[in-house]
Amino acid sequence: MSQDHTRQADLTRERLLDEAERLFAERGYDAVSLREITSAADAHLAAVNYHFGSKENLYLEVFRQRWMERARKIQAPLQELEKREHYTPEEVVRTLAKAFLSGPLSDEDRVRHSQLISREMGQQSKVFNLISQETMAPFMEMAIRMWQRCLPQETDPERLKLIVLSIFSQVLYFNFARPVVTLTTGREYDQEFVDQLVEHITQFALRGLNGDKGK
Amino acid sequence: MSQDHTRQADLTRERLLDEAERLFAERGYDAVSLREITSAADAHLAAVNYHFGSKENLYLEVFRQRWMERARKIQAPLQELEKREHYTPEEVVRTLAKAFLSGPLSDEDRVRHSQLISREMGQQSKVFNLISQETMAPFMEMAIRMWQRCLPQETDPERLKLIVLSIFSQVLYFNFARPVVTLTTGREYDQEFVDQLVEHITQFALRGLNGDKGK
DNA sequence: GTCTATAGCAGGATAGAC
DNA sequence: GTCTATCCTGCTATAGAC
Repeated sequence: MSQDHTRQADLTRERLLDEAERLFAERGYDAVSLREITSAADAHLAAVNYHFGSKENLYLEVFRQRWMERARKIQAPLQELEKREHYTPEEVVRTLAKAFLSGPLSDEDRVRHSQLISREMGQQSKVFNLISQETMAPFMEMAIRMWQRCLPQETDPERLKLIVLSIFSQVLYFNFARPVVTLTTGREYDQEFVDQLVEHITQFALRGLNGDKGK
Repeated sequence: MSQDHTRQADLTRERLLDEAERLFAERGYDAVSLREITSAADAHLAAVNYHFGSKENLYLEVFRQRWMERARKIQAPLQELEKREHYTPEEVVRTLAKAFLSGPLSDEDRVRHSQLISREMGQQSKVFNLISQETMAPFMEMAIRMWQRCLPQETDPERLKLIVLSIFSQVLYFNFARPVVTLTTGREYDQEFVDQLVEHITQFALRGLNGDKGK
């Protein structure tokens, strides 16, 4: 009996997280009210304070329990690749681009993921500190480590860092600034276009990586 | 006498625009109250409604009278270049990167410019429609036109569009996601680092542009 | 024209009924 | 444990005093 209650409470908690995430992603923290979230989640107004203590903490939990979980899914393909004995720089770049643009997430999740993080990247905040330490920094280190292992010659780590940032900027932008991309190219985000984007970013970055071959 | 009043009113109007822009850029539309804006601008609470009619319209005017003006300044170097009889793809890319990252604006203005637009690029809004029609689309067309004129061979306009978007994503990101960049590279945004960024983006994009030479 | 004072409402949080 | 009813603060917008 008390188990049923617990289960019910857990479900409400999950629905609150889902709806909060969707609304925060679409319109940002301040534009969304608790009344909106609770009624979307079919819960009573006090539910947020009951389950999460405060609006701010609900926001933090959205990142801790939804965003970071998805970040792990995005990183998984690259971790798999790292376990292999051999891989090429091209495989690293393509795996990275693919993971963000057509990877394991649903399209909705992908957009939400980008929207949430791009709202936080502008200045240091609680969420920013959490994410950058636990997710972004390790991921960047992994990418750099992998290239250093498979690039034909020793490459300046400073340069590799800038290249990783450039790649990140592109995957973020192509996910998040879809209105601009659609307006410029006249293309919708169907499978064909996303594949083209992955290929574009891959080739673009790969040339950047190999660029100093001749020097 | 009435001229003095007019001048005084104009000054208040300008101060309101300045402070509103700063605050909107830092924290977004919904997080900023009219009380905050008017007291920062040393005006009375009713001043916003008197001068601009509503908070929303003040926001729109920030874009119309501040953001777009700066966008013109950023575009100027590229327009100058276009008037010349000859220029190289490298000059186009470097001028573009420089205009955004170390161009005619002050550093503060540059950050504000990126923060304001990145808050609007996620979804279609009044501001987005204004900006994309009046500023972004013409600028993109100019860049593509210039490359098509100076690149050694005819290049697929579809590909050029993606390249412009990739360059935009990087200049936006390196201006706007400074916390991430600083955390990753350990570098502050001093003159030396900004010059390095311009060079990085230039080389990166140039290789992307020339990439299909051999094909 | 300028600004004070306030209307009218929506926000987050919580006390206390069930 | 759950949720209603309510508190109080802070919001935008405006009427009307000067």
